[in-house]
Amino acid sequence: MDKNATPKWTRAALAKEAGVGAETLRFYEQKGLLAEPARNSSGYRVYQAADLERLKFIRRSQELGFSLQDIAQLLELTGNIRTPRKKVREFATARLEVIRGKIRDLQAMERALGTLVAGCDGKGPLKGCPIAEFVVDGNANKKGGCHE
Amino acid sequence: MDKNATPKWTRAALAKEAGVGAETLRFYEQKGLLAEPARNSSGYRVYQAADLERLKFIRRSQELGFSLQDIAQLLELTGNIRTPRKKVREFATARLEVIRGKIRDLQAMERALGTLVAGCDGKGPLKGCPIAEFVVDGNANKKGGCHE
DNA sequence: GTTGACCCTGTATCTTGCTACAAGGTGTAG
DNA sequence: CTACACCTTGTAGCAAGATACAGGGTCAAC
Repeated sequence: MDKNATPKWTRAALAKEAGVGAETLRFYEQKGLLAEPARNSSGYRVYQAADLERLKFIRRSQELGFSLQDIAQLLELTGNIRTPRKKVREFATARLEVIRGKIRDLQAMERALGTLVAGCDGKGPLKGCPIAEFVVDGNANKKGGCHE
Repeated sequence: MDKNATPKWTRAALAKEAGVGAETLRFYEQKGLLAEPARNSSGYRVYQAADLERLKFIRRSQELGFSLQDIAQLLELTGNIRTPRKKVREFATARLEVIRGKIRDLQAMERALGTLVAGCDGKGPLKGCPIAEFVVDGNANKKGGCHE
């Protein structure tokens, strides 16, 4: 096995790999989301595997509705940085609550949309509209109302 | 029972109830996310229960990473409007895929953070850091590295 | 009948998260 | 040795989603 098999990327290469714009890398670096990468002799940034992982994490977290600030905090606490253990636990626990709430909401949405698809296919009057199902306090049940 | 028990709100009252700014209601109205409400004799907006539900739906959808445009589309298709059945099914089905992907990602995050909390509490070396776990292709496993 | 809290409209400004220059250096292919 | 595609920096601009302000009307309380 090659000892130095760690892949390296230039800015554009990493950007392409991660599915982001090249300028975005510099932007994330400025914001502290991406560590300042090593440089080659002429000052070019040299990225490696860990940066790609971080980028993927960032992108997917964003799609889940977390702000860059949220993500930075998460990354800072959970990264290799030695943060007070208590702080990590507190933050992680709080974050877990948020995440579980999001999962619940998404599952409600999933159920509702599933019903919508099934209901509209099966042509009976739609039982619950997504909004009615999603907003849990079910006083939104106007009867009937399937799509023509 | 009172026949006209339907609650009504002014702009500020509804905003407070839904946990948004009062100006936001006007903004959403402009964007077509909120229907134009009834007006009283002096032109004041009069909101009712359905608007509150819609607002809650909007806010929670946003927290799940959907854009206002996404949400508008969802609301339009699933609302009382008679949309071609085929379109509803298509959109809902596509949306279901997105939603299920989000659920999967959140569950991965949940697992990872759960491990973090448990691992950091139990003081053994942390098995998987959230990023390592979250970015599924598990080549991010630097050994050790729990927070002091 | 005036004070203060709300409402109206229209428009301007702010934050977040990019995205696009401009002005120049580097590196490899022909 | 000259294109050409990439890299560097700094800074400007853009879209989304609010949020604030200006200039005025409404209304309930005191």
